[in-house]
Amino acid sequence: MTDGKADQAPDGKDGKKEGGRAARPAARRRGRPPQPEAIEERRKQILAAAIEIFGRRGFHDATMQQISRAAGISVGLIYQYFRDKEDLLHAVISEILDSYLREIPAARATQTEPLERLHAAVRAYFRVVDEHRAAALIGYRESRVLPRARMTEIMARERETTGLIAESVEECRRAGVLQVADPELLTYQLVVYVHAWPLHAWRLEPQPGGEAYIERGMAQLLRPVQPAPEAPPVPSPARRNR
Amino acid sequence: MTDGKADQAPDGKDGKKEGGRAARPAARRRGRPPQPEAIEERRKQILAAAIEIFGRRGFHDATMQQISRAAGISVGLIYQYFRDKEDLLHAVISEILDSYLREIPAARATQTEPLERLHAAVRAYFRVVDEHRAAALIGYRESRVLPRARMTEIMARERETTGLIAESVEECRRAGVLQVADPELLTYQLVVYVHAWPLHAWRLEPQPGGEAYIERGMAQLLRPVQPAPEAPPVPSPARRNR
Amino acid sequence: MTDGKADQAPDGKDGKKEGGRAARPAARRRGRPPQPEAIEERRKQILAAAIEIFGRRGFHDATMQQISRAAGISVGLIYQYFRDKEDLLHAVISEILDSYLREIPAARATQTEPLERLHAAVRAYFRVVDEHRAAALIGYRESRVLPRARMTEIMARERETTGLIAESVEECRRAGVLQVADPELLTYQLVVYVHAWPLHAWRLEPQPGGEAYIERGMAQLLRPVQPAPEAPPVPSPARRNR
Amino acid sequence: MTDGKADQAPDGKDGKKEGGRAARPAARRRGRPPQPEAIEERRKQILAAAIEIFGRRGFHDATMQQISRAAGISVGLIYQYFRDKEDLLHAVISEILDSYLREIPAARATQTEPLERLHAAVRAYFRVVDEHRAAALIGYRESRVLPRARMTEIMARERETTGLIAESVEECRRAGVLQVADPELLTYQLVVYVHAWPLHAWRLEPQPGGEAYIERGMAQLLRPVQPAPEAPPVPSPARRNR
DNA sequence: GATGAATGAGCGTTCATTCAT
DNA sequence: CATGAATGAACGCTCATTCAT
Repeated sequence: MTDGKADQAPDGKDGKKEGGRAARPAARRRGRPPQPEAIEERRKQILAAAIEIFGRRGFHDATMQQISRAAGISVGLIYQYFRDKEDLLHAVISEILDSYLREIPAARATQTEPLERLHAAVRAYFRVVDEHRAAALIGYRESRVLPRARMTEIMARERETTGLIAESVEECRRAGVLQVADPELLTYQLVVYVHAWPLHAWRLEPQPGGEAYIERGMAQLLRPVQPAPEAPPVPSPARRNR
Repeated sequence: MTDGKADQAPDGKDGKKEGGRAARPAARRRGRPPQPEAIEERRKQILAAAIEIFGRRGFHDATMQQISRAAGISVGLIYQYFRDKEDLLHAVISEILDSYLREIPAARATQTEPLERLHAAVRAYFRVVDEHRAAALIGYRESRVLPRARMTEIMARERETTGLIAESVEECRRAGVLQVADPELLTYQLVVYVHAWPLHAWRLEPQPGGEAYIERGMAQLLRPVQPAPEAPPVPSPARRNR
Repeated sequence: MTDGKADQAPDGKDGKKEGGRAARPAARRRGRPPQPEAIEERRKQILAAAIEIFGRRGFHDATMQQISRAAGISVGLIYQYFRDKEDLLHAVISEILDSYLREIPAARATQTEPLERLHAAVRAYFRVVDEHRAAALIGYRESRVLPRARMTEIMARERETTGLIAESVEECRRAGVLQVADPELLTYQLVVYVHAWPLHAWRLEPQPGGEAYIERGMAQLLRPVQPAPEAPPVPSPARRNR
Repeated sequence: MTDGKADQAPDGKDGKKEGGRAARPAARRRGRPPQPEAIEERRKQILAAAIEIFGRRGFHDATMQQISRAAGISVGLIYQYFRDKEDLLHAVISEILDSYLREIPAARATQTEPLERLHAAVRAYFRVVDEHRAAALIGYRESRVLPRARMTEIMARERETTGLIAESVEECRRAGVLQVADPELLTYQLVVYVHAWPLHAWRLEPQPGGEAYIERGMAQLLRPVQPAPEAPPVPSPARRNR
């Protein structure tokens, strides 16, 4: 006997499946499902499993075997939809980026007041990150595994996303409901705050739920820059330098 | 500075290092006495190499072979100082946490004004993160590879670090130089902003150097919470903007 | 069950191991053998195993596992000496080509008479092919697996080998002991006849041993072109040639 | 003829190709009776594709997928006509052997002079090898993949083919137009020379076309054994029919 | 102490083969 | 009859870890 394959126990479970997504046993289908929409469904199915597993173990510790199991299919089938593991990673990141670009504009559209629109945008941003939790981090965490070309493309779309937030900030500024000295930085801080959620939120004492987390953060990040009724806003700390 | 990479220099100095470990069970006796300090130096040497390599390729892509090469020793020798690769990772993270706990108090001690002390603390924090760049991220990025017990210990020390910043914030609040409604959140945002440096800074347009990055961020994060109303703590009223 | 792989017992035996080469159990060595000559020995050991296995099952059916087993070492170790399976194939072919270039000149040097020298050269050529049996075919059989650059290099050395035979033929012609209208073709036929040994010899009825095979072939290939003592074997020498 | 590689064209030869498949459009009917001849046509279609692909990439590198694509059908269908890949290989070899046994006698029948008949036989042999190029080698190259029983059967038919050449040689001997000391060996050398074409011809300097290759070789292989004295040697291939 | 050759489990990936439709 | 999505065994290769020297 050569192998020693081991062959994995069904799953490692972990209790906190969190979203309950993934692992759907997948009707053990066989034969005819090539309907053009079925193929799209398969992709989604695999993608969901990949998001789940990548998110849970990280790109490197995730095995294709685990992903296929989570998707309820065989390993080989994954390779009919994705060139290789790296391609799958790229697809996962793309999927998340697509969510941003889909959800944020939709959320903004539900509001008319500039400040409301900004709030809606950030909340939508946050919701996507929260839904994909750890997976949303993959992009940065494992960025080095992607070839430069793909990285560049991803960063471009990431900037596009950021641009949506920036737009809302700018909208507020123009409307005079926000007195920002450095709009770009404010956008940046909002983005960073959102992304910090899965990574750093444990540091906050009254362990916040996502809802509370985002509201609390926005309140503090945006409040001071709102035209304080009477008092002049930022006094400018200026000089300060080493 | 903010440099990057390089600095292979073991580090050392301080002498006082590690009081506890000094117990040094002797052990391993054979002919050669353990040479107590030589042992400590080897550790440093390996740690430095590990920080370098982990930082550059990430935990998973780093091989023990690469680390040994970077340290100028053989693979086998690493295993005389660290149980396994994971143990080495833990040691790397510990090393960084030690730096925080060493550098931040030292920096605070150089100032007397509360606000100055806070600035100094954050700058010191930032400097450590910057120096270890990518390596500083390892902790979170690869956190899942560490067993829960170690994770808990690390988080505790991380909180200790955060506590140092929180203390300075509190100091400012008590001194009335900062009107924070939510001091804990402010601390959190400072911490997150610092850690975002190696991960998200590329999003900022005028690609900032480390120096500019931290000053710009602190200005915006701290400015609004300073008691602007009557006595502008900072003279120059200047709108300060781009 | 698909395979039928059989999965090999340490060896497939076959009875007619012929040369007894290969498979040497390899002292299960560990630790210090880095003497520069020892490394060369390892290479030889692996090469021998590869020749054996490639020869027996062909490049594609040979597994690295089988080769390592035949060499009495672990798979991993092979990769310390050869980049990958293809590199190993290239090394095997190179090894055989080197043998040609080493053995043929040596054999020619043992004789002084042109015809004797030619005989010696072909016999030496044959001996190398015979020793490596099937493996000698690998080059052509699996040529497509090698990148073009390597193929070109191999063909060049192959031509060099052929050149040695051609030289001997020419020598005979100049000495008047061989009346060849088309020396190049004669060389070609000798080469082809030698290489046909492992591939086609089964077609010959009185299943010939290698010794008999080569003598019989040379006799027929060379006899007619020798200046028949009194009566020129071929009447019209001239015409007919192209 | 004899061309070089390329020929991607689905198949080529025969002309009828393509149109044949069209014949049976209707179909899809359901109750369709097996159509005995249609079945045979499918086999041919698959066989042609297999020869093409096996010839181009070799048995191991050829995938069933590629073959099905080349045949313009689905993978599954191949398995309705051939048990497995190995069975397909066997069929391909059989097909070639059948060609030998069909073409050689036909060619001999076009001539009456013994020497002419031998020439015609070898040329026909060569033509089949040339047409199937690489594929003709498969038998030997991949012989090891076939179970012993099948190998034996193939070798028997191969010998039958060789027997046809041997017969012609014998014919010549009996007719006194060839003075062969070792007729079997001469036959063998002719066979080997023919098979060397796709494998070794690159060694010949004025890279010969197939036509030149075979004539040149036969001239040298047969000339010396012809009773030079009175009878004009080689009947001159010139006329060359077909 | 130090070395680095040696090991082998485990992963990504391919592809012959099956079978529901 | 035909399809091609689905399967999963098996292979090439890597790399953490060991241990004779």
